[in-house]
Amino acid sequence: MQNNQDLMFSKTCEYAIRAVLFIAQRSGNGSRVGIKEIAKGIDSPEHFIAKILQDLSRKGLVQSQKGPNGGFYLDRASLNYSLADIVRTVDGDGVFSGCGLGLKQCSETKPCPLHNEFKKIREEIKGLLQSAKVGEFNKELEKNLLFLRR
Amino acid sequence: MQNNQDLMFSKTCEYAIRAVLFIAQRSGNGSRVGIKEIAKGIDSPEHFIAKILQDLSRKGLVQSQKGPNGGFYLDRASLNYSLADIVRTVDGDGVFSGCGLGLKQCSETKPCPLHNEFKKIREEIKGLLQSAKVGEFNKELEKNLLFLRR
DNA sequence: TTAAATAAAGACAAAAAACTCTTTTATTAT
DNA sequence: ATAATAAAAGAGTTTTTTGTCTTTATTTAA
Repeated sequence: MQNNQDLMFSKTCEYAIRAVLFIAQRSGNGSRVGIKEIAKGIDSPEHFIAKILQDLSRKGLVQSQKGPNGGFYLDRASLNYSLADIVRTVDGDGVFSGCGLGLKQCSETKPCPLHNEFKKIREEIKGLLQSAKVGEFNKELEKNLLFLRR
Repeated sequence: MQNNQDLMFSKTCEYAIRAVLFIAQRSGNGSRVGIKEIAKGIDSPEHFIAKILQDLSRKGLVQSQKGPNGGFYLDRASLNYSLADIVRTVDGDGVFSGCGLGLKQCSETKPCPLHNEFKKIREEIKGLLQSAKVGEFNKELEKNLLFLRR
């Protein structure tokens, strides 16, 4: 018996972040990236990431276009979204506001044993993700200084 | 579509931590706490937390005794375990060492876009959990300054 | 030495998350 | 108009996590 808890995000959310960063780097000035290329590029199940992107597309975090030469891309607004926006969309805001021990009523007045310590950490995570903009990793990804495949 | 990702730990692990802290506070000098009392005390499903404690017991993180006046308790060694030990036992060490974007091969030489930021945060979490000993919350729990129920 | 109390074990069941397959709809180029 | 290309949608399946129920084994006290 041993759970397999990742750090922080659901698998879905990890794929979402990686996919969006991939699209940010590979699309631009009119060109788009197809779902197959994305799936390969971030090493994720094709139909699964397709679902995720459909959802992000409905919510305006990415743009898409059907038909020949279609695919996914990011408009000006989307490039300005932060990773925190993606996380919130996919996983909700548990990462930013949840109690570390899962207590619904955990608060300043009824703190769990880890309340204050986790508050600090949560704020760091939030700050980090809010300041990380979708478009800011392009150059390093291009130079192979950063990676999106496992 | 929206996942329901908690911060950091699996539910199982949250229950485990709460249960152990509860036992730490309620047992001692020969007295033990029964599974029913624990389940009520931390507001968790009785049979589920029973399973979890069986596992922790096999691994020596808690002690138990069958029969009348039996129940769970902590010996000297167990009181000295840290919350990090519980987390590692239940969830593995993904929280301490995993990549934030789920990349198996993420490392110093092949970093994901969040590698360095997350490394810092992971280390904080690790430090915090390693320095938090199982027995150190007793007084505050007793005074109702801390809570284990949702 | 028996009955009661308790944890341990085993076998399910339900819910959520992760993943797949097939069909439909929109777009473009010919 | 038509065929080709791509995303969108829908309807699954599988795996993992969470939770339940029943039976067994152990201990104690009367």
